[in-house]
Amino acid sequence: MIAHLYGRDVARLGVEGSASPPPRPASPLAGKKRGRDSMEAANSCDAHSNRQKSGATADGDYDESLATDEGSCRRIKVTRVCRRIDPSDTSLVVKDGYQWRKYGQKVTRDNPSPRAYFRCAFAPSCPVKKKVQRSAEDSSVLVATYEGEHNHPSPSRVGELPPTPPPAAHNGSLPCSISIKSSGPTITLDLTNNGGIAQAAEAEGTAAAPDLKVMCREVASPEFRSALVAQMASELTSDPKFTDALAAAILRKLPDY
DNA sequence: CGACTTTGACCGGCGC
DNA sequence: GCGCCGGTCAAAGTCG
Repeated sequence: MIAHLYGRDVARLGVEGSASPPPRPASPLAGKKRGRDSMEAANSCDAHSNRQKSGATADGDYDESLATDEGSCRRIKVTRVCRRIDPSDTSLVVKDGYQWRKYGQKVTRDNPSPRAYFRCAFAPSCPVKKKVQRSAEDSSVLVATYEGEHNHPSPSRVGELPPTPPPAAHNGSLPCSISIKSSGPTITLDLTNNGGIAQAAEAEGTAAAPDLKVMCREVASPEFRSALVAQMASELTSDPKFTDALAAAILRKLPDY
């Protein structure tokens, strides 16, 4: 609503010179995208990175580089989250506690299923965008890509969600990704593969070829480690098998009564 | 009646 | 220079 009206109003201002208010701009230059530039500096970069990515990821794998362009776009945080859903569920909805407004849907070349585009509807100025698309490999997996960071708290801090900034980390049956930003590049660990074996998934800011040195430096950073520990602790403690095993181990160490 | 979703058209960038 | 493609806009439609 809010973001929607914002864009519409800007467009109106942009065509104020036109003689009549046609349902569609009479001339293509009437400027649908007028006024988008200001809020869109980041997006054009997304398009670039996405195109680069699409060329390389026809299989829709998660570990492909999500690099944004060097320079002006490097500070945009990109987080990818996978959720397993009911294959019969056609709604491209990933619940993460935030309110999203859908502003577009598109069928992309590398994936027959449509991609939905969402903006954060909770705060008009929130720059976060979300793209949701089914995995090309497994239609029961939704891949949500978050771009940017919320500049407001989560509207619903209750219940199922992880409270930490990358929205939606482990709500689905695929326990998911962790994303940390420190001074620019983002590294995401995708924990979805092989039962939790961490895998360096993406290194932002390193174009098509991930820079392993940068990745290693990020992984070694204290903030990354603490977040990783928190994430893993959360994952492990929520696993009944783990808690059982932990309880058994503790009991073994206790003296018998 | 307002809020939200759908959907066709448009734009800009990139590759050839 | 042209065409392709992803991303976005905004009118129309739908829902509560």
